[in-house]
Amino acid sequence: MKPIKVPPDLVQLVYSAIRDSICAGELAPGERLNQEAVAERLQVSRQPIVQAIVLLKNQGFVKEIGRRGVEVAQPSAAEISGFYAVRAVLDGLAAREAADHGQQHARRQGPEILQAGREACRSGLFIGMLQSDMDFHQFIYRLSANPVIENMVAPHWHQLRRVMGSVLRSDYPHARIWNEHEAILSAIIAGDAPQAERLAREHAEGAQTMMADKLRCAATSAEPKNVQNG
Amino acid sequence: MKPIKVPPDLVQLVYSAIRDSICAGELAPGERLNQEAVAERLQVSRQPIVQAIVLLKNQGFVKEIGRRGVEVAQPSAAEISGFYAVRAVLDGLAAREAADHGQQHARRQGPEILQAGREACRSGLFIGMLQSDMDFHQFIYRLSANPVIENMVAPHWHQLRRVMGSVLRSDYPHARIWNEHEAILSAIIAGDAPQAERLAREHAEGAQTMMADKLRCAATSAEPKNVQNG
DNA sequence: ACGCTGTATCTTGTATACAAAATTCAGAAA
DNA sequence: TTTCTGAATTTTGTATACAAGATACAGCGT
Repeated sequence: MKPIKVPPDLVQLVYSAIRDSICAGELAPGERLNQEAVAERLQVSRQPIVQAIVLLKNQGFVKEIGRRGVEVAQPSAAEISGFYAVRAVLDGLAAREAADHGQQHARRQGPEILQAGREACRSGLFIGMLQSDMDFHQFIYRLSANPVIENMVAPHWHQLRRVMGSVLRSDYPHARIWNEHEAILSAIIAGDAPQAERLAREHAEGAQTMMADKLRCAATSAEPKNVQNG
Repeated sequence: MKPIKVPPDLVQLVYSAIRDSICAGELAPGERLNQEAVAERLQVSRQPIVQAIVLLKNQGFVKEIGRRGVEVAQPSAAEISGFYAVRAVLDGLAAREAADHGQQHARRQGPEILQAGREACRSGLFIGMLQSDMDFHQFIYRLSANPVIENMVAPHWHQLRRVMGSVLRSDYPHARIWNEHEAILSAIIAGDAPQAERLAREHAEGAQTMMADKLRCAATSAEPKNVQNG
């Protein structure tokens, strides 16, 4: 018999709930997070909320405002750009390591993920496209057999999900994205580590460029409201 | 007038205290962390301890053991290697961005840091060498103007400090290290981004290789005790 | 003596309590 | 009417309380 999995504790559940609310835009940037109110909504005491907030603060989803608790953070343009830059090199690393010693798994399970991605794009549901995009990259992280990469980028994917959801819901270039995914997977299966790294990195840098364009465009067309930190 | 800095709260102090105890080896891997005992030692209630533990768990310094709280984690060889691999690409990124738009600051403040490092090595105190090593790399992170990099690697530096302290206290190749640091700084000052990236990356990869050798050597010569997770 | 079982003790996770700091707002003064 | 002041109310950070699960151990049977 295997040790049974303990059900995730309240702190974890509260953390996910708040984080997802932020990423879904239900909690707007700049909005103050009232512990009692959250506790009320989630039907738990303030204790797990406080603990979850420690994590959310550490990962940049909320930020302190003096001695008045925390508010939902607004990632600055520099931070968003920074996320992508970091993701680019880490995705590159993951792809390289995957090509070095994950070829078998890549060949067996990769095509299925590609197909699911293309399906999701045909379905036209943005949320589904984003999910399969994340699935693909998580798959590469797993292939890399480097346990550190996924842990490091996981929170950032949520941040990106948040930003992408609000910025490029309209024109998400799925065709290009999944062609690039396919190329990355091919390089991994072929065991061509330098090529896999280069492609994965350029893939993320492409996303970075597109996001930067979008943001610049949005910034010039309309000043955002409710923003304390530019 | 500027907003005055609020003194760091108990959670932060407790977090640092426990983390430093772990990195200094006062708390051995596998040792169970008793909340009440820690609270007693630090003269606070259990509450800040619990919150600090959430963070420590998230950053891999401690790990859960079923429903019996947490124990000090033992980074596996794969994780240690993973730290270095991640650091290599992130250091590369930081150096590249620093060369792109941090030349002025690098020229002004860099030499001082190099000198301090050489001094520390002459003094022969291991702790000082390690500190100035960390200082140099933090300097590069700051130069990069990418706020994400430093946040991401900060916990890892503590992990590395821990590992390095226990593994290569004896022969720390300071001469080579600071020559490489100097070369990296030169490339940044010259604004040669690709070169800066390559050098920084190779610098970290060199450290990774050395660490891997040491670990393999240590593993064959003597089985470690007190280790639950290999 | 050895192993099993049930109970006492300890430890954790969560809830509640409380004091200090921040915010709000009514009322006084200009 | 507007602005300032200070007391009432919120809200937070930390401490204490409590219930459920984990550990230790004594007492029983073999």
